[in-house]
Amino acid sequence: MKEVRVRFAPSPTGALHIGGIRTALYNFLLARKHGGTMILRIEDTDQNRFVPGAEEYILQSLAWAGIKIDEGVGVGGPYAPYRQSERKPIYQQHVQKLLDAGHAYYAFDTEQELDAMRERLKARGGTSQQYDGSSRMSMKNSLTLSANEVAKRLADGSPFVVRLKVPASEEVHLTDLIRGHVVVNSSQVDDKVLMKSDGMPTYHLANVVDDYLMKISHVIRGEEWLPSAPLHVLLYRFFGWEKEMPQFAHLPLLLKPDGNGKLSKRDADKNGFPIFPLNWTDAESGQLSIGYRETGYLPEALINFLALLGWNPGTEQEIFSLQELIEAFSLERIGKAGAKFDIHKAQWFNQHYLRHKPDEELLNYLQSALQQQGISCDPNNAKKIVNVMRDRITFPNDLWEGGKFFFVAPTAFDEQVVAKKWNDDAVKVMNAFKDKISEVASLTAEAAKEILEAVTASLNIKTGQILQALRMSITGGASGPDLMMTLEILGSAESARRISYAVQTIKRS
RNA sequence: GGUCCCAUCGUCUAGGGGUUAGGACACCAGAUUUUCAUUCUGGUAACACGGGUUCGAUUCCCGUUGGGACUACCA
Repeated sequence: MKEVRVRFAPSPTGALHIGGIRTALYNFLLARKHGGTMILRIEDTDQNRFVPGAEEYILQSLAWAGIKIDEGVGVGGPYAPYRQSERKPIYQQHVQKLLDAGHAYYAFDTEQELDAMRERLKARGGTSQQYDGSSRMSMKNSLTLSANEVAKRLADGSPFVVRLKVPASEEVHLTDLIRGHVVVNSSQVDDKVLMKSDGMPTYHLANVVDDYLMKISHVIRGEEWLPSAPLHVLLYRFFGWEKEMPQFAHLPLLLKPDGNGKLSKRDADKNGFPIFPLNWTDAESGQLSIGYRETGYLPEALINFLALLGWNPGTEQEIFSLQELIEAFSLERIGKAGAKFDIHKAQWFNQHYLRHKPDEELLNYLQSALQQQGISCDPNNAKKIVNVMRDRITFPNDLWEGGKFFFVAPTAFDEQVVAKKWNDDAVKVMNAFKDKISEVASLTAEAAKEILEAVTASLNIKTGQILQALRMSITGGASGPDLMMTLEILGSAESARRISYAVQTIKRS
């Protein structure tokens, strides 16, 4: 195989979509697998849709995800510039070649004239309303206008675009690494605009020219590009680059979790999960979208999840480090069908990776959450809390959310438990237990258990009957980490205080 | 509408002419933890349909249906 050079080529029109991260990941994986080069190219040829900060956002998102860029925007390289807006002369030069060879032509039609054409063709009942071989001769372009007229228009600065002159009817073949052989008749391809009236190239031109000049070996992109791939093949042919044409791999789409269709921000919002890797504030609406990072997803979890959405190793392995992904990855094992996005699986991966973090990291998560709350915590206790909480968390912040009661005494109590378990027996045990533990200076989980058993035995009450009530009086809730350990962490004085409060406050049913 | 792409449990998927159609998530149940969660064990659950080809198709071919993408001077 020739040197692998792949590119991720987003346009800076807003935050990077989660699907973009997956596309970038697959590119990156292929590059690393073959010791190739991962290139970041910014496709900012649409000046109207340019969003300030979007490029920086893309860079930060990729960095957070662990997708390293070898060459391109942000790092430079031998084929700079990598921002298409800075490559204007290159496209102009290339489009001129097409013009000279008769593969492209100038078109002067106004927007209104284009609309009129579509209406006209629609009225005629044709199957297509395209600017193509069947309609181009009735339009205002360098094919229909006299040479003088064309020269005059160009000279006086009339707006124009350059269109590709697509052959009337010939089969365009391409081999997609994922989909196999695809054939489209050129009659189905329209005379796409190559150069816009503002002098900027369209995606089609820029992408082909750049991929060629940057010696891209594989074009890995979303399936939404498949319909225009024949057009790109035609461009390679007309430029005389067909031999150097990159291989194509059109990835299956990420689909919405319910129903069908491309995954969109709307779906994500509706289902309450992030669509962007990092927080993003929309400049126009001022609306903040919470990112994966800020929600508490670990990059390794997100990457593992995304990698398996459309690709699989053919083994039963599910957990992959980035290094393992690189080793196992191959384009051949990418599926053809779209993959529905299931956030549950992402959560499962996150839970998995979080639980396997070393103590210190979890400790850091807890400490920084506490700091935000202005709460200080004995390091020894913090360690115990982390240990007791580690199997119950999906996101780092669950350490704080789920363990809040360690730091803040409950003021309200779970109503169901009150209704079901808070009875005379329970109160009897609470009172006795509270008195007994108050006598102990430093309460251990074992001691707490012994005391509780002794108390219930003496009162002739089953421990299991009042455990829920005890938990509730200590934490306010119906569930939580090991209760005896909770008592140890809280200490005898605080535990006794909470039980007293509960006994005084809760109305007996 | 036209062009192209796609089709195995609810979801992600493995598999492949003869299999008890495998795994994971989710879900449910049991065990254990005198609670909840964890953990463990088990369970429910799929080859869209119709024609071929074949001794035999879920697998190969064709069609139907369903879904999706594209159809801009956006990428």
